[in-house]
Amino acid sequence: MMFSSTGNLRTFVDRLARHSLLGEAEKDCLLSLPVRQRQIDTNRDLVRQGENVEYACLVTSGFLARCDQAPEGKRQVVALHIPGDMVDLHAAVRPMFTTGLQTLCPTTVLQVRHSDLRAAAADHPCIAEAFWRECSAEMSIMAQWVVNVGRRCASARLAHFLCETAWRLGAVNEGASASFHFPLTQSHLAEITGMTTVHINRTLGVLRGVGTTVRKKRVTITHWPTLVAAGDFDARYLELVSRPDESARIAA
Amino acid sequence: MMFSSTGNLRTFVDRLARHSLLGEAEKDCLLSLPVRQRQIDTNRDLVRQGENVEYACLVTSGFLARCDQAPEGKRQVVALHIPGDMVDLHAAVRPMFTTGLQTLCPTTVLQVRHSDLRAAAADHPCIAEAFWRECSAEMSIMAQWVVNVGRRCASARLAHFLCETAWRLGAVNEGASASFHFPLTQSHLAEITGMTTVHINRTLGVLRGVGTTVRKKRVTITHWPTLVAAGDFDARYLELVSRPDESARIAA
DNA sequence: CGCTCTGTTGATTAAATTCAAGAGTAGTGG
DNA sequence: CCACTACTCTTGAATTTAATCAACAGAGCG
Repeated sequence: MMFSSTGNLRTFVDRLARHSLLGEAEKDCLLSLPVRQRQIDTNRDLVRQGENVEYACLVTSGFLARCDQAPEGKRQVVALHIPGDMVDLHAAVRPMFTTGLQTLCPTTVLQVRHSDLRAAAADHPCIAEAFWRECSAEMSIMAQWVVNVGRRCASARLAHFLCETAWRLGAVNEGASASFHFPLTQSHLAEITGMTTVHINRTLGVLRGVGTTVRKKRVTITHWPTLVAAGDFDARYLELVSRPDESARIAA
Repeated sequence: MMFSSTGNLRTFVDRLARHSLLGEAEKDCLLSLPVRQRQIDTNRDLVRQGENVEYACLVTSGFLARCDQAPEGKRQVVALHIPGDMVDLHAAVRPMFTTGLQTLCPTTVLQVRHSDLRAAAADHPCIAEAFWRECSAEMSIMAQWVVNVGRRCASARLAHFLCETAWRLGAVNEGASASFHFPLTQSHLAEITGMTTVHINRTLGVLRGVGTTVRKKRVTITHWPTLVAAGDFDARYLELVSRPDESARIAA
């Protein structure tokens, strides 16, 4: 399958525009990049660990996990990518020895060549800055994962992850409750939180006691503040928007 | 104390030049940025958690930890910054709600204003790309920290961290041994690896058995391959240099 | 209908934390 | 120079947490 311009990077451009000031020229530049659509089944490697990748991909639907092989066949997920994420954007400037990318459910993506993204960044300073900002945002999340896995007990760990995911998916209803489609297995949750499948199962029982269930490919959080407290969750690290005058500088 | 141009960002420019092709104009641009030198004592906050920062800082000597407060007064270090690192560079495009920065020993830094760095990036595409690449490299390290803290047992965790640090400091002698000045306490190691101080102490005993000691502000690794095996360490994630033609593209 | 994957539960074991106390070390001021 | 203090390091014992082992139930799919 070849790359073509028929694809639609609109959601990506909109996302960038939410935190960075892009002019029409910049938006057009990005929208005109050739893309290639791919549909991938559950539990398939989109990228294998150590491979050199030549494209980033916008998740259109589904979930992708950035995985790393640890000793004795253990795996650790270091990032979860949800629809709207431009995965491996950071690899455009650092394509070697990537971590693996695996689908956690049937997933569709739009692949964009790294060379095209770098060219766009080179031609438009505010695109470069927007990409840099995306990278910075991804790093914030990863820093929280280190805290999560390093310092929190099982129930807090799982609660924090569920809060983060609910928030990123925009599934929180006025701070009162949340519910979203989430087709990950308990094994996936284990690989994400650095626990065993068995312990995830028991911990889910604990969370059920505070009104949060993960069943039938769906997360249901009946009492959002309770889960936030259980997970020691503070959404500020997910905020992408800086003071307006800050992002205005470069565009002016 | 005011910002002045007397400082020296030479080491930073050299570092960028090692992975990105910068022309003389770009180098001059960076070297002419006003800087402010600061010396800070041990265990002081250079930045408090949640603060908005307005400058990045080049570590000239000493060590800085990026800390995050977890529940019950526990702290987790999410990144260790060594001499040569430009800390909070990523925050130039995302200055809000930063994690804290703390000195782990007497440390000197050169502060550079974020606004100046952003302007440099806006004026010179290859500076923008170099900054973006730095951000991407920092993220690679953080991803490994997630794996480390999430999946490895105590001794492997500590071994991996020591390997990483030795490697980053350039302290590994032909793959045979390593030794470097390292004034962190066992509490610091605990905050880094997500363990307790007591357990760090016991685990250091284990590593002593394979020829690695952390004593008197110095790490001594007598058998590098042994520690690498113990820590499941693969230095490739630290590599910054891509294929030459890759980095050449944008400069051409 | 039978296979495989996922979820569930109990019993056991291992790993790391917690609690507690004491020894070593460096810095401070008399 | 020494005593005092605060911090760091060390060790043991008890406890907690999570992993491991094992078996089975349920769901989904061909």
